[in-house]
Amino acid sequence: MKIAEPTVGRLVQYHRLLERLYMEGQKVVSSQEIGESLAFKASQVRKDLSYFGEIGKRGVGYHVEKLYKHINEILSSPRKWKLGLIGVGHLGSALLGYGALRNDKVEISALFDNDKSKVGKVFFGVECHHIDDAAKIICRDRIEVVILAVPSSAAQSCVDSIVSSGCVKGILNFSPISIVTPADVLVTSVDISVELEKLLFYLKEEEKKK
Amino acid sequence: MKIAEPTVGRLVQYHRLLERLYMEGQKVVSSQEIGESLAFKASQVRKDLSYFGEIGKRGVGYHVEKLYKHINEILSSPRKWKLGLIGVGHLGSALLGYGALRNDKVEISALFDNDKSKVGKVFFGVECHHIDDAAKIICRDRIEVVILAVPSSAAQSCVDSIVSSGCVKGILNFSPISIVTPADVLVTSVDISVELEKLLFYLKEEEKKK
DNA sequence: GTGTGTGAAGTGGTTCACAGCG
DNA sequence: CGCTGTGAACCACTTCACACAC
Repeated sequence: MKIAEPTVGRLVQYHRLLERLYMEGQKVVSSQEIGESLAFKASQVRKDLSYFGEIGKRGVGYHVEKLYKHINEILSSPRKWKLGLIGVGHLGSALLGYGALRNDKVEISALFDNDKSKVGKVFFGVECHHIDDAAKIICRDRIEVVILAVPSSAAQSCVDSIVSSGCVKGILNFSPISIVTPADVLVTSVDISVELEKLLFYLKEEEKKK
Repeated sequence: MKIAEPTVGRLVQYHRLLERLYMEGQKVVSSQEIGESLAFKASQVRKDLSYFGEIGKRGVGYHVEKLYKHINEILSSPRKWKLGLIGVGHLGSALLGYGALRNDKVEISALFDNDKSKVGKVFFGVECHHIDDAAKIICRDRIEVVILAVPSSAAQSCVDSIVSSGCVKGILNFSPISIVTPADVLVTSVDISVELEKLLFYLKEEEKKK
């Protein structure tokens, strides 16, 4: 069955919450309680969880450990994904140092940058290569996922060269531009300036109301 | 009229594209062409643009300069927003150095961190204060928008203290946790690890298909 | 009684299809 | 004739409401 994107996003959040509840020793949790913690409707939580079979107990709630492990299974990876990070500037190094990538599902195997002063250096234990060698190294090291943190002017040409390697299956794009890829390469984009602009737009709208 | 969130996001992207086309000297553009550049359907582009009156010419397309200035107007701010950034770690400093905040709609006025070794120092021309002084300084400097780039364990208490100042109208949250705020404080969240997990989930699904 | 699971209804956003204007 | 503007159809996701299991 196809699981909708918003549902997957919420599953990740349930997973996080349950991990915490589990650590705290809580045994049982209701859809109501999950909803309040994460600002979702209880009915939404139940619907999301029901996609994967009857996991809760009527009149009781969900068993924290069981549900945690269940969602863990749903989100689990067949193996550790090898990641490449292109662009070791401010944002790229932030991502490197950031918790999001210190995760047992992924492993950063290589860095790439066009700045020759960075090439050959090691950042957070990972070596930086020149961007021109990206396709070659991605193939050699069996890298399947690429995080793109380069300026918009460089984004598309980076994409073209790594896609040409034929090894890349997914791209997490942080460049403020929409990139084009063959249909078999999945792309998720995080556009920070769009998010900021959206917030500012609605702030302005709020102000106009008054 | 209420403009839907996805529409606002696309407007920001139209704006960027038109700026480029305008610089390049292109005079006219069709919904078709905009759609191809940004990977949206032409009908979607036309619907989005039609919310703001008849701005295109039938049989011709949209006048680049006119449309650019029109969208500029829609997205314009009543004034420069003053921003505070909480959390001058990897991600926070990346955001500081990053282009998204070098924008004539916003101005970073203050930084906050709980690390005493950072307090009193200046980063990218902006002084860092202790987080405990945040509410006070936010009021004093009339800061209305706060960017939150702290670990999830600290997020909610930061939110509570800055919201208590009564001056904050919007929060751009980068912490991997959902925060609760009074209804009159707008929140936009960018959850990098959720985005990564979503990508990995769909990569796994793709693999299962084969 | 309590809280889940779920069909059905509702809501919001996208896409179609074509009338209408340049 | 070409491309926009737009009501209507469509689709996807959310919420409701209640039967059902504990």
